[in-house]
Amino acid sequence: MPRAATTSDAFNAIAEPQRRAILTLLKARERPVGYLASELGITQPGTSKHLRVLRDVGLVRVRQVGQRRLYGLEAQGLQPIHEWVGGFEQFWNESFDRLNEYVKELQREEQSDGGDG
Amino acid sequence: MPRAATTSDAFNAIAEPQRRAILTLLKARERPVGYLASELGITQPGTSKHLRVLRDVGLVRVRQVGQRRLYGLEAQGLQPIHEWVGGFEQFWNESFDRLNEYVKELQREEQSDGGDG
DNA sequence: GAAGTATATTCCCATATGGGAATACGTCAA
DNA sequence: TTGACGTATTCCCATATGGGAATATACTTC
Repeated sequence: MPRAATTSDAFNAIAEPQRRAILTLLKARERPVGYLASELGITQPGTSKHLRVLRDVGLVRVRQVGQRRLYGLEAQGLQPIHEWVGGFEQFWNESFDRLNEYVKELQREEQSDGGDG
Repeated sequence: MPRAATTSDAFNAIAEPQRRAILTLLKARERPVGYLASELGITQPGTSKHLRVLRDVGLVRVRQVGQRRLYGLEAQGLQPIHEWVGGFEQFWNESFDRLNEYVKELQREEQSDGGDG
C-alpha cells in the first residue's frame, strides 16, 4: 500500500512545503495562480496541481475574476490539526503535573533496571 | 520527483494516521512495541517501521528495559507544527479586524466584476 | 472567428511508500 | 549453549507522488 493520497486530508496536504508556502502567501490576500507560481519559483502547472490538492481538502477556495482565478485561504480545515497538535502542548511545556508523575515513573523503572554502565 | 520522505520532517511523519495514533497512545506513558501493535491492530513489524519514522524525526525516544524497548513521547518536535498552524488561527476565527478588511476588499473587486448572472 | 493571455489537465518518470511475509538481532531463562 | 520471547530489518509490490513538457480549456479583445 502506498502512502495515503495527499488529498485524503489536511494533514497530508500540508506535508508538502510548497503547499504550506502557498497557504502562507494567501494570508495576505487572494492571489492568482501566476503570482503564486512566480513567488514559489515553480511552474504554473506545478502550482495549479498544488492548488488542486489544497482545494480538494478544502484549504483554499477559488473565484473567477475575468480570465484569472483568485485563490483564497479557507483556514477552517487547519483547525483540526491545530487541535490535535495542541493536545500535546502539555508535553513540550515542562513544569506540568502529569509530566512530573511521568518522570517519577520513569525513574522508578530505571531503578529496577540497574543504573550507570 | 516522489513525495518527500516521511522522515524528512514532523509534518510528513504525522501525515500517517497510524503514527498519529501511536503518539496519542504514548501520551499516557511509555509503551513497548507489542502493546502498540495490538492497540493499533497492525503487525509488529509494521509498528516497528512506524516507530522508526517517528524516531528519525525525533517525535519519540526509546529505552531498553530488559528485552523490551519502551517508546516514549518526545513532543517538542510538534511545537513547530503547532506554531505554523497557529499562525492561521485568526483566519478561522471570524470577527477579526484583518478579516473584515479582507472581506471588504473582496466586495470591492466583486463590484468591478459585474454581478449576478 | 482568430489571436492572446491565464489556468487546468494529461502524459511521463524516478522514487518513497505501507503493509505482508520472512528473517535477523538482542535479551533473558535454564 | 539452547530455547523462547520481543523487536528490527529486509524483501516484495501496487500505488501515489511532484516536477517537467505538452496540450486542452476558459476568458477577453479584436
